[in-house]
Formats: sequence, C-alpha cells, structure tokens
Amino acid sequence: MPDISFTPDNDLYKDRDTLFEDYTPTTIVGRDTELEQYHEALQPVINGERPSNIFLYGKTGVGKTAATKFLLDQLKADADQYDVDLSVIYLNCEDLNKSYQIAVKLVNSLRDPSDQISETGHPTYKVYEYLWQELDSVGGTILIVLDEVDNIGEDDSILYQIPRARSNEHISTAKVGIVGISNDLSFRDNLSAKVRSSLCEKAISFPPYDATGLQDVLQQRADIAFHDGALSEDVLPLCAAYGAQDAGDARKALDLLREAGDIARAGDADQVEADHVKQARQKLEREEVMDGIADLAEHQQLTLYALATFEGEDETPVSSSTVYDRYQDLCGFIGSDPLSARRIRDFLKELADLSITARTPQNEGLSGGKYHNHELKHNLETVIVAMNDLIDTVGIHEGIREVVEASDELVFSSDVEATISKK
DNA sequence: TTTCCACAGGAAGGTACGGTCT
DNA sequence: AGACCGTACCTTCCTGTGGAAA
Repeated sequence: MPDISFTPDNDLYKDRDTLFEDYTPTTIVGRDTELEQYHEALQPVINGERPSNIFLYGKTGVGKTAATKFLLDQLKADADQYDVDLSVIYLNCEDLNKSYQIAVKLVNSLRDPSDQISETGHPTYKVYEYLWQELDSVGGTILIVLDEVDNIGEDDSILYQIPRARSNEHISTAKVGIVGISNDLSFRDNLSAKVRSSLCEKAISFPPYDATGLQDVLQQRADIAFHDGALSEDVLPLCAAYGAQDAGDARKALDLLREAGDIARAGDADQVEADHVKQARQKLEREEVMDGIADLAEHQQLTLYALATFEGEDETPVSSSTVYDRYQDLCGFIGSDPLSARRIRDFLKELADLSITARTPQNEGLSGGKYHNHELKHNLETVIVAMNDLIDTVGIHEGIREVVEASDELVFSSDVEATISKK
C-alpha cells in the first residue's frame, strides 16, 4: 500500500490559483488599444445616458472576457461613486443555442430562486413579457453581457428585441444595453441586417496574441504564481510558442504553464523545465480528445469506432460511404438500427470540427466523383481507450485487435473476448 | 468544352419528450 | 385531460459541386 498521508508539496508555487481562468489580474497586459475603445464605448453609462450596444469579437483566449470583467468591475465602482444606478447581468451562452433559451435564463437570473420558470412550455411572447417586467422592476441602467453569443447561430431575435424594447414601449424605466461577446469572427456578418445595425453600434476586435504578447501575459501571471527561480528560463518562451500555435490562445497557454508546474511538482523537481512543458502539452492534448470522445452520443461513437477500425488496418483515409458501410456492420453486432447515411455524414463533420478526425475533400472527376476522406487525427490507442465502454458492449473488431492487445489501459468484461471478424 | 460521378449538405417535415395553461 | 409550446434528433428528398475523363 502506498503512503497515503498528506504533506504540503514542495513549493514551486507562490499562488497557484492565479493561473486559473477565473482569476482577474489587477492589470490587463497588451490590450491597451482594445481597452481604450471599450472604455470609450462604456462612457455613456457613467453620464447616465442610454448605454451603447457593444460587440466584442476575437478568437478564444484573447482577453475578451477578462477585459470585460476588468472594465465592468471598474465601471460598477465608479457608478457607485457618481450615483448612477447600474446593474450588470452576465450570461454565458455556452449551452444555449436559441434566443428563447437566453430569454428564459435572463428571466431566471433576475427572479427570486423560488420563482423560476421552466425552460420549455411557455409561448415565446410570454417569456419576453416576463423579461420586460423584470428589467423594468430592476430599473436604472442595465448592461446585459452575453458571452459566447455566437452559439445562438441563426436565431438572433433576442438581439433585436432587447435593444428595441424601450422604443417599442415594452419597458419604460430601464435603460438596457447589450454587450455581445463572440468567438466566431464570421458571426457578425451572419447576423440579420437589423440586428447588426443595433447590436454593433460599437464593435471592438480583439486580435490573437502573438508569441511576444503571450509571453508578457504569462510573465505577469508567473510572477505572482511562482516563486523566484522556480521556472527555468526557456519555460515561458516555450509555453508562449505553443500558445501562438493554438491561435494565440492565452487561456490554453496558462493551462499549459500550470500543468507543467504540476508535473514538475509531482516529480519533486527544483525547477519547471522545458521537458515538463512538453509532457504537459501531451497530457492536455490527450485529455482534450478523451473528453471530446466521451461526450459523444452512442451512434457518434459507433461512427468513430468504424473509422478507427480502418485506422487499425492502415487503410485510412477512407470515404464517408466506406465508413458508413462498416458503421452498419457494427450496428448489426449489437442489434441496433443504423441511422441514415445522411446523419452519419453530419457526425463525420462534427468529429472533424471537434478535431478528433481530419477531413479532406477529394474529387476524382468522372471516375470517382466528389467526396470526403476521413482519418483519425490522434493516436489510435487514445481513441480506443476513450471508447472503452462502447467497445465493451459492441465487441472488439478485428481491425483494432492488435492495438487492443498491446494496450494495458483497456478494461473489458470477459465475454468481450470474441473478435468481430471483418466481413 | 462538355459530361457526369458520388457524394455534400440544405430544406422540410416527422416524432417523442418535457413542459405550461385552462 | 387535452390543447398548446419549444427543442432534440432523425429521415427523406433533392439540388449543388468541381475536376478527371471523354
């Protein structure tokens, strides 16, 4: 039995918590022009005027949310000082893809916990009525921050309902402004014309960090998170370089730094080294794929399983219809009705969007026609381990037998020993 | 230059489900 | 109870695509 007593770790860290996303630093590094524009756009609030609608856009991890939290905290403090009645509602639209759902969430966040409404069942107009009532009873100036609004896709009705609520006399006392934050750069262009004109009164673009910018961000956090000398000098440049590869995502770079720190600490190292960063990168990448796969529905996993068998047979890349044929075979083994080929094409696209697989368009003209080729983007064993449960119920296909036998991470119930042979 | 393969993926509609309201 | 509401998840049908071959 291992020693399970707990002792404080050796201390590379001064304050590890500051490496998490939810930590708001006291200053924002390298976003001066954006902060200036943002500041200017918020100015009407403090004058007691109708707030502008503001639209922020830029890729993930470029400081949009951090800048928002930072500036709005400041704005609230200043509003207090100048007797401006200001309320801020922050809503992350991550799991909301309809205007209706956002409206419900907003109503619920304004209502007492004992008086919540359910997410379905109400007619749309009712939900909006509730929302106007709640906004009016709050009164004053209200800023509604919708983070990751691009999730609502086509259905942008709430984005023109709210800005127009006052002129349409749905609300009378409150002055409402929207701050929309989008990770999708094309979202703005896809908005309907009437929404674009009202929501994007002030549009602020956050460009990705370059490696130097990232290094400044990392340095700021590392100074408060680690003790002096805890990082060897190539650690931050390396994290920054990886981060720049990941579309200038500062959040990922911070995660990487923290993971590297954790690995170094677990290994009782005196210093975080470049090698720890490399290990951390592998570990994070692997976790990302594993989580992505674990969240897939059964038939999505079956689709991936089908593709994985070809990978095991060294036959990738393969066309969508080839994957579909094997998918149907796999369905046969568990006596499940296969979904339509059309549906599987959707799944294959989703898998590619999640970066679990790679998809390449092919065109062989008259002889072969136009189609997509698919292959795994990650180590086959990783994918198989992530689908362990599914494979346990379906059985081990011959194509992946070799990998399964070589792996020591897989756990199967004894009756899955039988191999599904290739048709 | 024209043809045409083999899908890609949009559109529309069905069904089941969890909900409200009267 | 039964009308009605919004959504997730599918299917069916069908038009569009682009480059190798003719």
